[in-house]
Amino acid sequence: MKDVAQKKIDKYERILDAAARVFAEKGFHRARISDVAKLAGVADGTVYLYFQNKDDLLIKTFEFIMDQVNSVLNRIYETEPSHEERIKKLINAHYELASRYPHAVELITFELRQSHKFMKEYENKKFKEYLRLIATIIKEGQDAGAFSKSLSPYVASRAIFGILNETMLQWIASKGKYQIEEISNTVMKIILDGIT
Amino acid sequence: MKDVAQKKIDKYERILDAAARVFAEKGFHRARISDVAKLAGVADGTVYLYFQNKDDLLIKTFEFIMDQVNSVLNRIYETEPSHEERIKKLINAHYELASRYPHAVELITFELRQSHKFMKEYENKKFKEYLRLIATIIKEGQDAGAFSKSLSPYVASRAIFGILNETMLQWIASKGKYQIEEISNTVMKIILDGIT
Amino acid sequence: MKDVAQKKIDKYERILDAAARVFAEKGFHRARISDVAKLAGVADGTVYLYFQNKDDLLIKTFEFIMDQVNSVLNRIYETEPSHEERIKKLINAHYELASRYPHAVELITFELRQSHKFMKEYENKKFKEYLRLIATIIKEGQDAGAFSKSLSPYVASRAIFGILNETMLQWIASKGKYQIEEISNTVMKIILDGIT
Amino acid sequence: MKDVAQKKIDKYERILDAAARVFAEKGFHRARISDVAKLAGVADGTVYLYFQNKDDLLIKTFEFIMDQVNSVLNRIYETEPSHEERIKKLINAHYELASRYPHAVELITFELRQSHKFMKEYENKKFKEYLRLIATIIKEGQDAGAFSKSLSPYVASRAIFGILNETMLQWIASKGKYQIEEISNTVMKIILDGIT
DNA sequence: GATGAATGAGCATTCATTCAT
DNA sequence: TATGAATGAATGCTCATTCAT
Repeated sequence: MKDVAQKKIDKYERILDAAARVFAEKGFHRARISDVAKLAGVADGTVYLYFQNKDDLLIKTFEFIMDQVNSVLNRIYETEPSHEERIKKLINAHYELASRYPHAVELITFELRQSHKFMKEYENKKFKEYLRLIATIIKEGQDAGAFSKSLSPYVASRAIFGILNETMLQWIASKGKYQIEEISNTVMKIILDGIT
Repeated sequence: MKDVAQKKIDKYERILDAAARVFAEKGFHRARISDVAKLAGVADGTVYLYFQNKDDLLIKTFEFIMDQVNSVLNRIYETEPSHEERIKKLINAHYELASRYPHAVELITFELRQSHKFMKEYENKKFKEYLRLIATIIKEGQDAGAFSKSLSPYVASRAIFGILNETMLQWIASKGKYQIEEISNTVMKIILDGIT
Repeated sequence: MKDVAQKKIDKYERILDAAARVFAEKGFHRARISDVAKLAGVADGTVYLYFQNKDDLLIKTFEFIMDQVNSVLNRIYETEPSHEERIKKLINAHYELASRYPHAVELITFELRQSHKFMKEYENKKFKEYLRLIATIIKEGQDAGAFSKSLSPYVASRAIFGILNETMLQWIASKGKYQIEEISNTVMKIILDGIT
Repeated sequence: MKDVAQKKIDKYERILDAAARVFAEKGFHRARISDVAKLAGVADGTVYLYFQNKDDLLIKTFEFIMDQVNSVLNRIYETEPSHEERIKKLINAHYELASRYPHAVELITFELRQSHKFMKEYENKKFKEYLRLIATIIKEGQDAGAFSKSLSPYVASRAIFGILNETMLQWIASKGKYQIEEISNTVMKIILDGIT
């Protein structure tokens, strides 16, 4: 029974993983379900045993990625008491994830936000959760006197996401031309000096 | 004769303007050429007298917008000698443009960058020009001792674009919930403190 | 202008005619839009310039046929004063139509009524109109003392439709084995003796 | 052993019964094997242990129904010596069956005859047997001088089936609006006066 | 130049059928 | 026997693009 259940999970995640790659590479609209299925090593119809439709697959793929990101941020928040260190670790965690899952970064940037336009009902809870986590870190830093009180935490969280997302893309697109340290140092400085 | 030439330009720009709105509203793939044509008040076929195909229309629309942005930045660069003031004006100019052409911001964020995926040959000169301009302002500020020398100007230009783009989206999406000043102040502080 | 308008009508009717044949031959579900388009000599997409979708095409095809049938019955009703003669002419008109448009008979029998199951909103006005016409003829005959007053006109109209429809199918399926007169005589006797 | 054999028959008939309901309700093409399986309380694959494929299931379902109808008609033929009474009982038996198995009537009307179109080889022996039985009753009545000799028995049998089938549908569709007696009386009169 | 009717390639999705368990 | 997860063929419909007028 365990094997069977495991197999099912494997297939589910294999499809999610394939979807993340294909969507990131071709873009949601140009990606064909048959591409995803082929990369996952299943038949086209099998995708529909695990996901309702193409939109659902996109959403689930995004949420799968965001869950992992949020889980990393949560751990930093819970284990690191220093406000400044939290920010540093948060930044580093982003670049680390970007180097391991570059297609996930592209997916988050382009596809998910795009989907707002044609999925009115989709609320994007995971992204809100992500922003809320960063805002919380900032707010606690402000209360402790570590960060400037003149900042709006929620605006700052968006700004930080904007910086990180854009520079991760820059790094991915550069394919080695930029050193991760060069980007990381500049970003670290802007954010830390910017909020303290 | 002049009237006729003018008419032609009008139609060209009318289509560009319609395209910017439709692409921003529906997203490139969900936007139909017939939507653009209808909004521009021309026949479907007429679009093809001015643009090679749908991809070309997207590129030209993007470049039309970027030309205007770059022209504004250029004027700031040429008329404002203070390095810090240049940054302040640059930030303000972005929010001003965003409030006047919100659909242009969405278009730049989502559609154009996406197009990379399916338009390998497209170089995106205008966006590079935009980044180069910001990098130049930073570099000159560094040389003059106004900005921190430890920053990579090109990375910083991406970071600034990331902050501005993301917070413009936040402001557009909030539809009045956020005051432009709240966003602007926080962003201004992060960027200025971050780079000086 | 007239030529253009005419061409459009031609194409519309050409598609209707092709649809009637293909639907009758293969059945609605097994008929492919491309079959209809090919037989009509147009592209697949052209069908959708004239009809909303496959269901709509079925409905319009049925209504096109029923309009012609109802128009024939109406003319009989209006020009023939004898109640008994009306019935005779009505019967003959059916067989005549069946011999000219056998696929129309099959379409009416199988496809249209089937469509009830998946087109809940479809009211089938034309078929009701057809039955109402026959019921009127019977009722007027009853009032004039020509037909038995013990019959329910509306039930009798359904019964007459049932007889005619079934024997038309028998004749079409027999492909010449049955003489039209053999069928026609038996039916004429049953209906006339049955209602008088 | 008997229990096991019985169970098998039970399952076979349970699937047939489920198929009759599902086909009648949704139509053959819109009915899914999984619908039938679920209603019968078996797995999808189990259906294929008892029937070759979906077409075979439709045929077997039809034949199951027709066997029961033919068996009723046979009993009437064998136990009732009066020619006129045979017709009356035959008519009544139809309405009785219709009230008990309305879905069977719909199935016979629409689905089975449709299947001709895509099952060229299917001969429909049971329906022929049904018509032959009615034709025999008519013929014997003619020979005995009870029914008009000018009728073609086989045409008359089709006519009678047409009347009954159509009015049964009328009654089923009306869902109580029509009294079974109103329909039955009119039909009885038409058929009896029509053939005698 | 301008039109818009016509074209037809392209793809998401369904579901009958199979087969390893 | 019985299961139901997996398969993959099949098709309605959309819309970018063309071209006769």
